[in-house]
Amino acid sequence: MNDTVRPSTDTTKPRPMVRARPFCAAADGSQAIGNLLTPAEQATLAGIATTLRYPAGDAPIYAEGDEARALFAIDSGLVRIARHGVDGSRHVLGFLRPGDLFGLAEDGRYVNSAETLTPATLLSFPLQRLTQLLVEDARLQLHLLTKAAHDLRTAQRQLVLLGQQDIHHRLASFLIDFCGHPDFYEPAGHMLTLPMTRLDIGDYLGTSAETVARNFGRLEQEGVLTRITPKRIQIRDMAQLMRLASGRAG
Amino acid sequence: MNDTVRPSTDTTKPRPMVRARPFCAAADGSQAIGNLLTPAEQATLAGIATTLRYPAGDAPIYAEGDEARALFAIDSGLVRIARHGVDGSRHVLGFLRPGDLFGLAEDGRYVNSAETLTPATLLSFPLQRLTQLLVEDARLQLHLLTKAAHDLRTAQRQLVLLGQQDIHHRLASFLIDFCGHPDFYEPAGHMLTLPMTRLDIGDYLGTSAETVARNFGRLEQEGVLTRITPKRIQIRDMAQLMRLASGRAG
DNA sequence: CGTGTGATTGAAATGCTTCAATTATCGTGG
DNA sequence: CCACGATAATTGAAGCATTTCAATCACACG
Repeated sequence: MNDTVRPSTDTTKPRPMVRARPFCAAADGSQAIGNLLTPAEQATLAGIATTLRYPAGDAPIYAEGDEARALFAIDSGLVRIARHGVDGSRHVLGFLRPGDLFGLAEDGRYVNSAETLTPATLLSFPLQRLTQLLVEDARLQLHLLTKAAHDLRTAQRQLVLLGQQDIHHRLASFLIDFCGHPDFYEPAGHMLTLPMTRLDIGDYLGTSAETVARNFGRLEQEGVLTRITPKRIQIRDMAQLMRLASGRAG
Repeated sequence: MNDTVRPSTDTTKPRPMVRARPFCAAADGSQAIGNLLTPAEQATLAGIATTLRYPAGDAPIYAEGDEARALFAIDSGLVRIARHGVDGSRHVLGFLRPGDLFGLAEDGRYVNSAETLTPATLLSFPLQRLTQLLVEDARLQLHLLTKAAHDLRTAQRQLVLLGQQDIHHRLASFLIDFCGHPDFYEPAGHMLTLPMTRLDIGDYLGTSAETVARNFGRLEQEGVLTRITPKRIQIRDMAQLMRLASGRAG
C-alpha cells in the first residue's frame, strides 16, 4: 500500500481506456471515453498522458482554486468531486469511476476539488498539449463535444434528483444508480457494495449523514433492503426500489 | 400580439447574436454565443438558421421526448427549461435569456421541455446541417466545446445551490444571480424585476410557491428587500443579501 | 485485543409541506 | 377609464420530515 499522499509518477505507456458509463450523477466532466473514441484517437491521447498513482483515503488530486495544468482520466480506482462553501460545508458533485474524465477548468483554475475514495491510477493530460491536439483533430473534438453534452444531461439528472423533496426518494435514486454497475452490484446475490461513507452520500444528496442512516433504516423496515454491513447492502425488492426512485409513492 | 401558440416562421436574415452571459443556473446548453464566436463564425451559423416567433405565456417550444430536429438560440425574450417527473412534478433547470443556446438532444430526442416566459424570437439551427458544419470547422467546435464546459460549471453552481439546506439561502443566491443582469436589475433604484412566477422559482429552488412567498416575506422583515409588487423587488441591503447567498449565517 | 473512525439511534427544535382561505395583481372588455 | 374575472401571491394552521446535538454501537485496522 502507498504510504504517502503524493502520487507516484511514471511515464510508461498507460493502458487503454476501455470502461463503461459513469455510475452516478457526475456534474463534472466525466464519462467513459473508451467507447467514444476510436483506438487511433485513444492512442493519440495516450501519447501525451502521464500515469499517476494515488493512495486511498481522501488523497487530494487537486483543490478548488489550484492552477489547472491537466485534465484527468481514471484508469482504476474511484474519485470524489466536490465543492466547498465558505462556511465549510461540502457538496459532492459526483463519484467517478474508471474511464471517467475530470478536471475541467475555468480561467486556468480548477473550480472544484478531487480526492480519491480508493487507491487510484490516473492518466494526466497536460492542458497545453491537449489544446494543441484539439485544434488539429476535428474528429477528436466532436467526440469530446458529445461527451460534454452527455455530462450536461447527467448533471441535469442530479438536479432533478435534488429537486425531489424527501430523502427517501433521493436515496432510492442513488441506490438504483449503483445497481446498474457490475463493479458494485452483484445481481446473483442482490448484493450492493458502496465504496463511500454516509457523510459522502449525505453531501451528495444534500442532507446529513444521520438522515442517510435513518433512511437506510427505513428502507430496511419496509423490506426493500437489508444492511449486511453498513456498506454491504442486499436488495430484497428491486421493483419497489425502482418505484421509489422514479418518484412514485411507495 | 400573437393569437396562437404556433410560432410564426420567416427565413429572413436573423439579427446577429450579441448578448451577454446567461443569468441563472442553466443546466441545459445555454450560454451567450455572441462573445464566443467571431463574426465570421456567427455568419456561418446564421446562414442555416430559421427565425421563429413565439407568444408569451408558456408557449411550448418543444417537449420532453420530442424528436430533436434543431438547436435553438434566443434572439429576444425569455425561455424556461424544465423536466417533469412521472408524478406530475416539475423541476425547472434554468431560465434562459437572449444569446442562450438550448435544445441538446439524447438519442435524437429532447431530454427536457422548453416554454416561453415572455414573447420570444428564436433562431433554429437544423441539427443535420449543424453537424455537417461542425465536422468541417474545427474552430467552431472548439468554441462550442468551451461553451459546453461553461454550461457544466453553471450546472454545478445550481447543484451547490440546491445542496444548501434552507430556502432562505437558496432564494438569496437566486436573487443575487439576477442582480448581475442589467435587463432585470436597475442599480440606480436598486430595483429588481422578476419575469417568472413564484411557482417557477419554487420549482427552480426545489420547494413550493408558498415557501418562496414566505421567504420573500422573511427577507422583507429582515430589511434586506421590499416588495413593491410581487415581481418588482427593491433591494435595501445588497451586502447582507450577498452574505446570505454565500452561505454565511444572517 | 484495544482504539479510532464510521454508523446508528434518540430527542428536541426548527423548517417545510400541504390544504385552505384571503388578498392582490393584471389583462380584458365594457 | 373603470370594473371584472382569472390568475398569482400571500398568509394561516396542522402535520410531518429533517436538522442538530449527543450518546451509543459496530467495525476495521494496527
